[in-house]
Amino acid sequence: MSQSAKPSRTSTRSDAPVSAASTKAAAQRLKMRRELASAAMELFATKGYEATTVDEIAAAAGVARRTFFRHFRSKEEAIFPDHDDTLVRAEAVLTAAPPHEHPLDTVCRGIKEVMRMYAASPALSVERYRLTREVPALREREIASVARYERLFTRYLLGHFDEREHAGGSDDPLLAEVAASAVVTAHNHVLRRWLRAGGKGDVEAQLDHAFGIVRSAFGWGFAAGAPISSERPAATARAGDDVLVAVARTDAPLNEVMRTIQQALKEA
Amino acid sequence: MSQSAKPSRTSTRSDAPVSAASTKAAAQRLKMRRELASAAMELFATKGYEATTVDEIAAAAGVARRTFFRHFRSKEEAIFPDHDDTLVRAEAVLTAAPPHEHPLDTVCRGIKEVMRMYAASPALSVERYRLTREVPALREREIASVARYERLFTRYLLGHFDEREHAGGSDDPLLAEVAASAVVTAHNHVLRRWLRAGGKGDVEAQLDHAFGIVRSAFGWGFAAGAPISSERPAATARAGDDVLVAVARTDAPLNEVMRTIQQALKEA
DNA sequence: GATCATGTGGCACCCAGTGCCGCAAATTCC
DNA sequence: GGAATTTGCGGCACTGGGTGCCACATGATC
Repeated sequence: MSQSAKPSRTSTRSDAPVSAASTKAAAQRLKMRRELASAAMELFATKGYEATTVDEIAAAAGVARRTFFRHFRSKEEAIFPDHDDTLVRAEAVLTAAPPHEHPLDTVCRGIKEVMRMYAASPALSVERYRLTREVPALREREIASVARYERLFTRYLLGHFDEREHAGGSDDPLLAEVAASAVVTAHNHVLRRWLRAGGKGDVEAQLDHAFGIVRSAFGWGFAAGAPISSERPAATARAGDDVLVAVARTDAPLNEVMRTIQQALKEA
Repeated sequence: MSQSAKPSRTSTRSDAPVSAASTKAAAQRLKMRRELASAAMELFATKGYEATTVDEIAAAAGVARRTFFRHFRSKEEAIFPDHDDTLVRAEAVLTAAPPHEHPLDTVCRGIKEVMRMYAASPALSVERYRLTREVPALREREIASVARYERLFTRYLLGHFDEREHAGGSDDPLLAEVAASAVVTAHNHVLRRWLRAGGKGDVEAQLDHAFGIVRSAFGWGFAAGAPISSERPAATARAGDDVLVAVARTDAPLNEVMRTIQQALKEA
């Protein structure tokens, strides 16, 4: 009716994550959230995702249907309860990055937070993976979640390119987006392979290896240096254990190209 | 029609796309689909996506609510009515690719089908872009659509890598996925920039330019050659107009590295 | 002890999406 | 040409996700 007096009752899911994080109430809230997520996964695993209603989840957790939706924005969120927090943590990694670190390495560390989130509970992740493969809605949901990380990384790279090798070219936004997508794709690939294998093995090591592959197929072995220019017409970088990559302007003096390569080989 | 028994009343959205494609009935069906999509966009644009009910769309098109769902699987599909067809066309591009074409170039031509789909009606695409930016559900929907193209391309690349430069290394699946993602990301970037600019300008040219950028930042200038190995420890490729990229094993004889680079420079 | 905030249960409600039935027009078969 | 069959549509009824609102209980605050 009249919105005259009371904003008192208006806030749904107000500012739970912020402030007063260590209150007893917040702990209760977290516990309830875990309870619900656990009950949901249990039911999804046994009778399928679509065949499980929110009523049943709530009942299994001993609460009312309405309470479920106070803790999860949707039924889907109950199966991916950690993406929001992980996104925040990934962002924290970016903002706390040491100033000398290459942005692409920072981003790699950022996505590692996601990997760790999955690796923290392999059995759960594997079961969830099984569900996402056969329920289109969940698949799309996960794709959307991953896209959020990718956007975060793209923004970060875009804001940290100019300070370094890139001269702020008009193609920077494109490169930032492609680079972010490459990192995220490598992560997804390793993650899915690990999940298909049942969650066994050292994912983080596999992830680092994949980053190495991408780094060598991609061009950012040249990361630490300045751009190729008339003043610095040649540069080299390692791309894996056995391969050296050299980049040079075609008008570079040949002896300088040689010198650069020899220098790099000597350090090998 | 082989099956003697009758599933007569059971098929919803049965096999519309297949067979009998040029029937008068199929034309009617297509017309109705366009009618509904048009009515939907009209309403979405004027009163917003979420504020528009399927009832209203159907009423605006002069049909019943139930009919809407006979033509679209969901309310969201009415705003992206062409993705299904475009996916089929993109797949057709892949399967009809000339055998000598590099798979990555094929994939670039494949995603161009998507770009053309948007470019075919700029005003509509721009308006739809405006909606997708402010309605989360539509944004996720579009992301999911794009992911379908990416999966298609990944599969294609994976199946066409071994025949060429790659020796079927265990990292091929990763590289295929990253490459597909790079192409798709470049497409998305150019598309969004074009949409933000109001749909003015030659998108296809911009897309080709972006492919060039990705191609040079990425490594597939080495595409035409064989892999770096003990037998062929050094290789070069052009990366843009002024830059030459050389790759060599660290145990490569230095004179051979030199010879390879000199050869490439001579051809420049 | 009164006050206020917060979490919860319990409704009523909206709307997307589905199954089913009946009907009418179109198509096919005899 | 007329009967049988198919096909598309209207019109239900129903399920289930998600929201708004109110009442109530608990717990913290002054």
